[in-house]
Amino acid sequence: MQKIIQHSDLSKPVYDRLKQMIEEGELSPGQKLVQEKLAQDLGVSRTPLLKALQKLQHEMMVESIPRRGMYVKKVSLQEMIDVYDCREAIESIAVRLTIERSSDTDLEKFKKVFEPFVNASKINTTRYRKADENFHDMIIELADNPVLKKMSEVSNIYKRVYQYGLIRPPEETMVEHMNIIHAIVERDIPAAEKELRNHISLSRAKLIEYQKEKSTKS
Amino acid sequence: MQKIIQHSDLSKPVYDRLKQMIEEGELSPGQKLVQEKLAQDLGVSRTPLLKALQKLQHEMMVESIPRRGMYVKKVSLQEMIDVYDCREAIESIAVRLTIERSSDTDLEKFKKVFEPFVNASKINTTRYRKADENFHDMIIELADNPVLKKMSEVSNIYKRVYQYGLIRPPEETMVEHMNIIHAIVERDIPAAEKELRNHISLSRAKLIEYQKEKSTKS
DNA sequence: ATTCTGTATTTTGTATTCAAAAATATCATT
DNA sequence: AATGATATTTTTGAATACAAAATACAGAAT
Repeated sequence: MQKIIQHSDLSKPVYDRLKQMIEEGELSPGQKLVQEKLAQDLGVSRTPLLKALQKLQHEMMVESIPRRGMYVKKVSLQEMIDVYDCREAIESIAVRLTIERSSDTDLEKFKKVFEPFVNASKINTTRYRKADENFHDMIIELADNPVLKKMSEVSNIYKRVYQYGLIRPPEETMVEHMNIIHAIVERDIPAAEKELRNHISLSRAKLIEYQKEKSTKS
Repeated sequence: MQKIIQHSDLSKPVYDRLKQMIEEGELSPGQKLVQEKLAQDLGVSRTPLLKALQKLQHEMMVESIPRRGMYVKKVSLQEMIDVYDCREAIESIAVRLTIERSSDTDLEKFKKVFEPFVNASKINTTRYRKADENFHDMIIELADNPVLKKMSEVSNIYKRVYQYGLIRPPEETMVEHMNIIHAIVERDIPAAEKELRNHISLSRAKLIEYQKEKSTKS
């Protein structure tokens, strides 16, 4: 029996594809998205394309200037810092809810995420990046709060922080991740919150550092 | 000279009107939104209506079941509690940013919001509710963080908490508001954060109380 | 009377069409 | 050659058209 994938909503695969294209730089920041052309490229009409673009606009991946057009959002260093402020807020609550609401077996899953890197001599940054994303997504998911989930979708742009490369080397963040995970598994809410806030604010501090470098250089 | 309001985007006024209709109960929770009918009532075609509905969907004001239709979101007590968890996260960061980034004159504006109620013998709940909304919106606005602003739009549904009536009487929350404002004006970040967290978590606690009452009653 | 089934109607999701605005190209004038 | 006015093309935003799915309904079978 063949599994028939029904797309009751064409905008969904279009959305997924566009998101991928933006994340992978196939569509570059600032680029204008000409609707008719893009729709043709993706093999759909403008209607489902527009629906997908509106979702991306909501997630701050694209920008719309009325009567002008839609553009791939340029993410400035300042906005990246803004995202990190939000993530600290969102994820520190999320980790609390996660611990409160999850089973031991669910919490154990966190250990698995960074396992491939614990004894690795050389860490593959792409894989590590994915694990990092996965880790943060898990916290949001297990928090089991639909409003929080929606909010975190807004800061999806954070996934584009890597346009600046990894902010800090895995060797540095790995320890922090392990500390957070330890606190989660031990169900130590204050410790988990503290470690997570620390982790995020160290990255934010690094971004602020870059920002200062940039401004003094020019 | 007459002021001509240009709508370069028809979905904007449609969005505003729909939001109002939902907030004021003109469209009731769970109600199906038949597109053709609604579009006719609002005097537009389905295209701008759909755009507005999609925005409202992102803000969790309406729900979409593919191939079935759009419905006014029912907000359960649990979801209201979820919103309060998010608001505590969002607004405590927001108040920090507000203090960091605002001028004295901007901060002074907070005093004005609850001024009409300081010596009032009997507080008009509708007006107080508006002031409360206004107060929280101001914190988000002055925080001057576009990502945070977008996120707080998601929890717009919180404005519908009043479907359960005011959670706590003005006499109780008024003091808390004054404490927060005092800390803000004094630029005391830790105090402002603490007071705000306290204020929100007391309301959340009240909601949890209601939830327990409800479950024991049935 | 109640459940089942096939048909008609409604409604959604997508494509297409159309008008108006914006961008671009063309041409004249200096 | 540079500037500015005008015409042309492109593109957006809104309306409409259309196909497919969901729903409502009527009549048949139990």
